[in-house]
Amino acid sequence: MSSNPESEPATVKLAPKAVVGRVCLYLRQLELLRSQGETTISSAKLGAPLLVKNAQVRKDLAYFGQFGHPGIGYRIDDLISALRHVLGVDHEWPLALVGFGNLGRALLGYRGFRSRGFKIVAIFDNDPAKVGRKVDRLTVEPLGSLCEVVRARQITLALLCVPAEVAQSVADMLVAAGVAGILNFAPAPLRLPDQVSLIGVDLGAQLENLAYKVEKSRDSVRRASQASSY
Amino acid sequence: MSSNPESEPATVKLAPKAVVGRVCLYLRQLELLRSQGETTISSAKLGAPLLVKNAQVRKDLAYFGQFGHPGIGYRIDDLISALRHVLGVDHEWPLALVGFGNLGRALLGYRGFRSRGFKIVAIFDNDPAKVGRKVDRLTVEPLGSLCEVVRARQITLALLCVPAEVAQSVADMLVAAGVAGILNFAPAPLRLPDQVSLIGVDLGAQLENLAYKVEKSRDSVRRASQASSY
DNA sequence: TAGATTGTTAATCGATTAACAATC
DNA sequence: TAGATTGTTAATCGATTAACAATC
Repeated sequence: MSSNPESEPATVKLAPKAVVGRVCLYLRQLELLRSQGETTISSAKLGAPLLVKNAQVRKDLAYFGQFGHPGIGYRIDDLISALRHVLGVDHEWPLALVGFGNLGRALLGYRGFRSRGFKIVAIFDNDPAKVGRKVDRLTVEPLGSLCEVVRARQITLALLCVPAEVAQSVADMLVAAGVAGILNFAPAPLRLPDQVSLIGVDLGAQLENLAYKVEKSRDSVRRASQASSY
Repeated sequence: MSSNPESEPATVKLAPKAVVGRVCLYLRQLELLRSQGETTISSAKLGAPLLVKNAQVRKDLAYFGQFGHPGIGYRIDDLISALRHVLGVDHEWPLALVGFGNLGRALLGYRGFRSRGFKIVAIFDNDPAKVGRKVDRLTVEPLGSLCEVVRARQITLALLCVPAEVAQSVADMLVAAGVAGILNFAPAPLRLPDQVSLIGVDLGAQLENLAYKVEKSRDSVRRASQASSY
């Protein structure tokens, strides 16, 4: 029985997805600025290269606390530390890579993960031709070992890059093994229990989005030239 | 000089990004339903597996026209054709793959692209060890040939998977060559002219988003158990 | 002090949801 | 006809922007 005075949900109010997405970008930009020797930055200058307005930068940051100094701006070192903590990237995350096809191999070599504390510590695949192969100090293991290995290595996050047809069943195995979050690259909608976090990365859908934008901007050019030929 | 009566912008009103994103998902779901032998579907049943409410499905579709039949629902065949046209995936799109590292190789083999009419027709890389290699009926070409090849093969879209440091300069080359859209996998914010469409896919940022969700849901569990132990 | 810049409030804008007459 | 379901309107909800007192 909960002792909450009102029937308040147990979930902490998550910052809106859009805010978190932008904060990731700010963090990257701040690291770039620091590498260039800057020590402080204003909301306007931080947002400009990302096409984000100064008021929005301040509001996004204010969501998580007071980090700025009126008249000065933000101290870059302090803000980086604070945002890393907020995003949960101030410590290492052990990852499982599930599905060792082309995409899996690419993710294994992706530098953007390592630099954020994400470390692949296990690779799984069911193809007998792949199981047992050694890559990067790791050995490809069969899905049968998934549950055991995930627990032993305290893996909390998984990169799911298996074919769409088996995505749901493999995701169910990951959930049963106790992972806390899944980054799904398979173009299939997954159903997971509420306590497991899920983000889908659908590359085909991204490309469709791009095609739509291009198609539309062509339409507008067409329309504009018609209009001007009256 | 424009003949527009008022100083209306020439750009056609784009459907909100969120709408287009969902429509891509509807299309995929519809194709799945068709493959299962269904012929009509209601907004409620179409949205359910995607966790989208019936009213939202109808509103999203209504953005592009009237496709439904009161009392019946939507005819799947007709709706698929209509949405393909709307999204611009009712014809083939020739693509350039720029940067042939791990990620580039994975994208080359990605089946989700081909099935949507996206066809990689050129591969570029500046590494002398890669230039000249033959893969999948294509030859890896140097960036120096980019402009010429893009024009000759009428390439409109590019997959940019080069290192972040050179992403902007390679993007500038693509723009100069006349591509209409870029799907950027490099973790760097790009500046492009307005008439070129851009979508960024930042895998590191996605994983950060996931880490944040996990971190937050842990907090809420922690808080809930504290609350219940009073 | 004067200039710069914050955090926050109020105003605007846009997106989602509920409700319902119209239709098959 | 009765039941199902649409497209659309009005109500709600949430996110962005502008403005400004407070602060260095």
